Amino acid sequence: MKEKDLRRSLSVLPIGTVMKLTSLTARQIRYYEEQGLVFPERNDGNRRMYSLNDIDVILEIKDYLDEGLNISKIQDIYKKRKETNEQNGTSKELSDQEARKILSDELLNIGGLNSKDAENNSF
DNA sequence: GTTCTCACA
DNA sequence: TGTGAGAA
Repeated sequence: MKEKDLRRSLSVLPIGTVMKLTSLTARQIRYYEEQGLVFPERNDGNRRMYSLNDIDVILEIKDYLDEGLNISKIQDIYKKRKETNEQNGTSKELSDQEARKILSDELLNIGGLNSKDAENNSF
């Protein structure tokens, strides 16, 4: 389903929508971008346009924050996740399950949570 | 009305 | 991280 993946990567959401969807302030959302956690496009004017993909990432960031991680650690996690993605030469795209596996693994490493806890979403 | 940047507490 | 100022 690449079509779906493309669609979810289309940045069409203004920060206001993201705020509602993530329950975060514009300040935080912009800050996370500054920290290289999300990469919104800058289409019209100078406005950030977020994709559904970004929403997902931000939601995950929020989750990590809830686990008591700081931005620096989250940056590290995402960096590692990206590396793992590229490292998988067999398939260009990693399945959602794989990505979540990696994330959960990271959570286990620092939070010491149960795998079952790490797998479910907060939403 | 909404978002942007910069700066200060 | 919140908030306010000034501009687009």
